Amino acid sequence: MDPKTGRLGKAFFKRDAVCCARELIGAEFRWDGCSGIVVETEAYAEIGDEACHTFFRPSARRFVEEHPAGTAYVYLNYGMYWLTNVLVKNPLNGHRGFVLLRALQPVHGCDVMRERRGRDRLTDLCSGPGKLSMALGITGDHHGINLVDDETESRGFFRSIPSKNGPQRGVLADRRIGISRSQELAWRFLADDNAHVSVRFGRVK
DNA sequence: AAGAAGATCAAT
DNA sequence: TTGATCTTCTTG
Repeated sequence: MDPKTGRLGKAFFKRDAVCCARELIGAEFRWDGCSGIVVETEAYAEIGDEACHTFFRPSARRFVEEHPAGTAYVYLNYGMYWLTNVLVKNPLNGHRGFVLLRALQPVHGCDVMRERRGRDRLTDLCSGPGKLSMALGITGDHHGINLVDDETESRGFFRSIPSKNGPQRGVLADRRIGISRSQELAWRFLADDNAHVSVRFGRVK
């Protein structure tokens, strides 16, 4: 983290997906003129996780191979919605994977996001991975973009929010949403009692 | 060439 | 609960 700007650098994503996913809760994600507090994420691991794209998509394995930690992995789901991930790579133990951004509590650019979403209520803007990408205007055009550049004009990046109460608390772990394999892994992370999450804790089918 | 599955969402 | 919608990958 850059102490001056609070921006999370490449080092943050040179760790295991579960750590990154858990610790992103409470950080701010900025994209163009919009931003929000990350309130829900999921971790996916290249190895030992059958729900990860690397398990059944050669193209995903190639992506992991060819890009550095902190790169955006954006793909179209169900033919309709773009989902936004961050590539993580731990050079120490060889672990690689993704963090799926699932929900934000909107902070900046709410009116732009309302327009893009066609919804008024704040809780309808970014309360799901497809909604979040739509609200921010993230599409397949941004697949492969770097989210940890130090350049000031970079389009998207994370900022840690200084908390006077010490490390982030109230982060719950739950099973991931919408997957059919490796369902037993509790790799979804969400802010406790936050109105902007996609699915409440414990409501997973 | 054709089929199936899929990290979703909104309307019914 | 269902329909919309399309890319990637597998099979024939």
